[in-house]
Amino acid sequence: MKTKNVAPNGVKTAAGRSYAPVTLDMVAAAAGVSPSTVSRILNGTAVVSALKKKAVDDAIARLGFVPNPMARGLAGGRTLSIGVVTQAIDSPFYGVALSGIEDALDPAGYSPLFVSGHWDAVAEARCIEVLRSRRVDGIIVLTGRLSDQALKTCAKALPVVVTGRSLKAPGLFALNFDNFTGGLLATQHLIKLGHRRIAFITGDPAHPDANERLRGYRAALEEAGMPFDPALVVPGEYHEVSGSKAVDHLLASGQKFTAIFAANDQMALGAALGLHRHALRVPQDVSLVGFDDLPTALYAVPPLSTIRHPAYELGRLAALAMLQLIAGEKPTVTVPLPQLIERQSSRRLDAPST
Amino acid sequence: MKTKNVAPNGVKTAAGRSYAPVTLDMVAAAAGVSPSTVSRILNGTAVVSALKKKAVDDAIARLGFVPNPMARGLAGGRTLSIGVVTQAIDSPFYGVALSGIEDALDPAGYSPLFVSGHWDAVAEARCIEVLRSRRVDGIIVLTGRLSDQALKTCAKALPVVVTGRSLKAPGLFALNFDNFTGGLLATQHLIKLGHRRIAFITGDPAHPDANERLRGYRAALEEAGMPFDPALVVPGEYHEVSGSKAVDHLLASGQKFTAIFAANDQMALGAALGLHRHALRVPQDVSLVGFDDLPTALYAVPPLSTIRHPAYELGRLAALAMLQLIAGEKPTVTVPLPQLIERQSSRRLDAPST
DNA sequence: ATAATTCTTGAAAGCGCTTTCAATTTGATG
DNA sequence: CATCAAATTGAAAGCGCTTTCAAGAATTAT
Repeated sequence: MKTKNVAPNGVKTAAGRSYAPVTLDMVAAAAGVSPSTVSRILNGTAVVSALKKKAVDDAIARLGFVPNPMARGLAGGRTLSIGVVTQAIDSPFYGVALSGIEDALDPAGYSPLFVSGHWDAVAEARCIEVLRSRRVDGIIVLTGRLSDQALKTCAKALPVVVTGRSLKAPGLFALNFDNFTGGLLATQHLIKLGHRRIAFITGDPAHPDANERLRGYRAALEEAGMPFDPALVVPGEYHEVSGSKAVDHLLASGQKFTAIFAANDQMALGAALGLHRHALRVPQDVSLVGFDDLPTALYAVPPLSTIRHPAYELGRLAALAMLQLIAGEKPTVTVPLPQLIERQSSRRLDAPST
Repeated sequence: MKTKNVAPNGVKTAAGRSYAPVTLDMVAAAAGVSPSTVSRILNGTAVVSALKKKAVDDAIARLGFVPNPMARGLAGGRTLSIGVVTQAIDSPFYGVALSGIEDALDPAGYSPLFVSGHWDAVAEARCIEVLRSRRVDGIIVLTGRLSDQALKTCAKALPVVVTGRSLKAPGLFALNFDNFTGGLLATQHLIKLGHRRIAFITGDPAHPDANERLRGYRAALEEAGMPFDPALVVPGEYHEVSGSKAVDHLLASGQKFTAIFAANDQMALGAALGLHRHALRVPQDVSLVGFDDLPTALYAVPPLSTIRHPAYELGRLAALAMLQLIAGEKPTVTVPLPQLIERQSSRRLDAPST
């Protein structure tokens, strides 16, 4: 027999061990009401007399009852879980965002369900399938590769919050960071410091944000009446190695430059190492500015000047927006603005160098 | 009405939108067999005639059927999800471990469910409750604060894999890294390079691994016939700031030292910055060795010598062990050994310095 | 050929919860 | 004090799946 294995409603585990969860029915019996009433109190679905409410609340506390999310989900109610499609759970940038999501969801009683898309649209689509089959109440997509159309379709079935793009659709909320202004600020900063030959290490061109940052870089140059030199723009892929390689490439090409702006901190850090290998000092020989303000940027040697891209906050806001979406409200969150963080990797250019 | 909302068995979402999941019953109908038979094929619970099996497999493929984990869980079957109790999802070390877990679980069809304990035993206990209520098939605990006893009790109900401690109990598997040898290797390395005054920045003493690393440090000194000087041991808390502060403290105390061994990379990186602030160069003035070999250690300036503590691999192994535990087998995984990674932050001491 | 056994298969009972639907109670009204 | 509407509550039907239980089909033994 399956039930009444050891305790009433005992659950048999793979290894035959068991424990006895307390069910809603048990609470109902203990409180002397019907299961429906308990459910109503739990969900606030209907008005219940104060007397019974108290009896039920007491019984719940006494028995230590915790509703079973599985059963809830099955019965068509909420599962209190939110699917989160991320690209790499171990990314220094996204990791922090996940943390923000978790912290925002927790007080509301929701649990995040993280799945990694590994920067692959097909894998991402599969992730969404998994999340759906697990009956998540909503899906947060962190800057995926999925097409806007796919997201819109998905939003028809359940609330979707997406970061890193601007998009409008019913049941969908997009949270976009102003990458253009970020790129602008970083470049303006270097220009203000007297730099005239500023190299730019791009991010993956498949990312809209990477292109926006480049656009910001160009806008700043233009604004200052400086020419845009394509030879100073080298491709990167948002990770350390590519930053390092970009520096090699730049140096090999014989281009003169006094500063580098990297489209993210990881590449900036890689670039710092690349410069170090070529016996170039930061900031004495080359000024360096990153983008994101990763926790590690603060502990780089020297600490990295960068654009603050508040991942934690963004994650938190995405989660909050999701909660509002679920509640049937229109999300009211506003995205924080990019902000220049001046540290020691960039300095005023007083004498020509390199 | 709730069902027959738009499509047969349509599911109503919060916003009233809907989609029609294909159910096991639909598959059964399409294949012309009973639901029980479909279930049996799905789970391999019993032998089914090849003919029907084919019919069912076809129907599943044709309809694109995906079993509902909720219903499975409720019905007492497996949920194909593994709870993972981590401390901070955004930690550079644990993040990578989570990635390893995810990658090992995925091919087996399992999904991880991450919850953060925030280094708090009470929060951890709550995490385990949440995981259980979600009917996970097993729990992986990454170096928690929970008591051994609590884990043993938990293991009575469902399979548990824990890292960072040695523990034996039915239904439980402990995966412990040899931190002692790691500490030993790092210190031996510095001694071999001619260093005689080696400072040690400890980890949080509440971590058994932190103490083991200290023990390794002491053992190496003893082995080399060098005295242990408590004044060279400064407390840290496993994060960057504490590494930085430790250097300040060390320098302020006036102690002479030519090398620092930090109990983890984050503190080593913090220490590097601290040294930089005091105009001390790594490795010319002070050699530096870390522990963990974080991805960033490779991109530090200069790249950090460290002990390889393969987080990804450890996560993968923990997940593999869990899969074996669930299959009723005895886990056979063996933990990789600590390994010295020599990079540029440590150098031979040829002339006395500092 | 018939009886005894083993396999395969389907019917049906849950798992713990939500949610109609209808019954019962209460209150308001004439 | 009778009558009807509104409010509170309970019974019962699922949600999609697993798992007995027992019946029917196929196999083997007598």
